[in-house]
Amino acid sequence: MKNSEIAKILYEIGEYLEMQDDVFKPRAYQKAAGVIEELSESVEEIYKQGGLKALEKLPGIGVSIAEKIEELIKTGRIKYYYELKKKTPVNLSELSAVEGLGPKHIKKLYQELKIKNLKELEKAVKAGKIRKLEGFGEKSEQNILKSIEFLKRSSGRFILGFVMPFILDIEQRLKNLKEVKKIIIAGSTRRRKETIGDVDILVAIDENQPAFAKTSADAKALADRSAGKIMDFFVNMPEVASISAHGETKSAVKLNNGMDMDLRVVPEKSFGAALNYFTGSKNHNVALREIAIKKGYKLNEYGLFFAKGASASGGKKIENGEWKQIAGRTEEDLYKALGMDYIEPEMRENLGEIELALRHGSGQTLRHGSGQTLRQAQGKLPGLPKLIGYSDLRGDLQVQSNWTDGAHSIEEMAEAAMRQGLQYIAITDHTKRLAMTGGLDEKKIVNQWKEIDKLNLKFKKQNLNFRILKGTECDILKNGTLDLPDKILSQLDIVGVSVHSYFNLSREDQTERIKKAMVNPNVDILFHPTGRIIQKREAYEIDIDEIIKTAKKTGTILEIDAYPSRLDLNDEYIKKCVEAGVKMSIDSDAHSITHFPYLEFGIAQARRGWAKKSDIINGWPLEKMLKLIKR
DNA sequence: GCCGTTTTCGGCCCGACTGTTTTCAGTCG
Repeated sequence: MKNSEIAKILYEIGEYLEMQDDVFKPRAYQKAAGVIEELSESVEEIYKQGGLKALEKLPGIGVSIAEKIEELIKTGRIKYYYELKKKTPVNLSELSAVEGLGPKHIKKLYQELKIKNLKELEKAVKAGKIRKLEGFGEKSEQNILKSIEFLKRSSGRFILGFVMPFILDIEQRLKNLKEVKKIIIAGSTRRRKETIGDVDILVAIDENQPAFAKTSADAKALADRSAGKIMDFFVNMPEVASISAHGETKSAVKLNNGMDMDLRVVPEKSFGAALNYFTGSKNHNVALREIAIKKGYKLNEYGLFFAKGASASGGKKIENGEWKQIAGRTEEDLYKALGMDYIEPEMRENLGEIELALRHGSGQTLRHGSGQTLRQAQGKLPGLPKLIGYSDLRGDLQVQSNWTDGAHSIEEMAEAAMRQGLQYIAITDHTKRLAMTGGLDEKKIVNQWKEIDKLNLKFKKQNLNFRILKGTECDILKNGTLDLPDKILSQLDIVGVSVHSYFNLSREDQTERIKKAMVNPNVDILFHPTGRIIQKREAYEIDIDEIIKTAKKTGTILEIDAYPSRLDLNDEYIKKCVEAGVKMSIDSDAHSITHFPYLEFGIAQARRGWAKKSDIINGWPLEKMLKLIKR
């Protein structure tokens, strides 16, 4: 049973409990569900290895929830869940996807109108039945209808790399307003998640404006007015389809493309705290607030506060006390005041980064190859890793040209790569097995070398510090052999291999097939190792730990394919490679001169996987990079 | 239901906005 399936049931138990009056039980179930959802190890595996006791060691999971997980793994169901469901037998995930509809309203709708799913809800809305219920009105009826229509139309999440230009365009228009002092796109966009559900924009305004204000009350009035202007501009943008909130400090809209966008305006003195709050993740924020409480502070989006006249009282609530801001103008001062090192946004998932930040390490690297899990190793970890930077790449080791399915010539691709600031690329066209792309056979690839030699000579004469490497994206055939003979592969600078067929082999067969390719001494890199296409195709079944082990043993590089819908390896697997000391490359998989900027999203994914520059071979200059590969 | 650098009992993250209310519950992030 997958972690996500276990988490879903626990979430639903939480929602059912929310229909009752208890406030804290639901929170406990939701917390446990969240922990399981984010866990990289399989819960079922943890249970099989260590039983109930091992489950109870997970944060947020105690005796009672551990027993329920055990019941679920053993019998495939939880009795408690079915008892709750019997009381309110509705399609929870369907109904709670409707915006503005929470557990309390869902319960009411069932009790009064026997509404169990989206279809019945839509029917009741259209019949005008909802408005008569206590707690509902005409307005809520309209909102429900609108939300149902959007649900039907949109898939909900967006691939970050593809919507980024659109987001940056809106950011630029807001930035042009004179009332906007600072602006940052926060939320999952800033954490560079592979897909985003909505966009959180944060704006700082000048709370003083001394040139105009005579008193502080005047200053506030002025600030409020400038906030209002920004809000008015925001909700009136041409791409806004509907407005769900329009206040003084917060507005929220839905755009034509189905994307939700929130805008928050805060005074400059709170910008750091607000930025931290709206960057998330939620789990990271909750953990920070708990640390604040232990220190006798209060943390919210306006700052970190200390109760005047009170001693640090272990988180006791201060009644009618006066709170004094001690940090929050910047994120840096906020983390510092909490006794932590600054944490990069891409790491903020509460997956161990907080413990490292509290430890005040020297920034030294993780010890490699010890085979211990991160949690076991933490006692010895010096602190947060220094992540690879956004301008640290020197080369790109997967680029296709119009020799196969690329849109541009080798020369055009090289020129685009130079404009991207790179010093080398490998041309890695497909091989003959991929007939639809016009894959290269032994003859064609030898011809390609002549063109590459010619171009390299030309660049040299022009005194350009740039080199094109001879490469391939060689197909791994069903039985694990390769689509080009070794005598060709051995003459190439970079041999990448990848799977493009037989995606549905059994886990064992697929793993063996890929391992067989990796042990070939001519093979340097395994391209897009899991084969997933986000929102289109699941990864094929492989034993990733076995692949990583083989990579370690053979010195094979695992790729982080930066193409926005691939991002393969994903963040979780990158983290495993870092822990295992397996080297990776970040490649654009460019099929066009416009694709090189996608490298940014590969770097982002690497950072989410805690990778350092030293973990990524094409972070190095050409000569050193060539020494890092097998041959 | 979970948890513990005061605690095995008594807390539990926090604030904005909306809609339906006459002071607040529900929802969201």
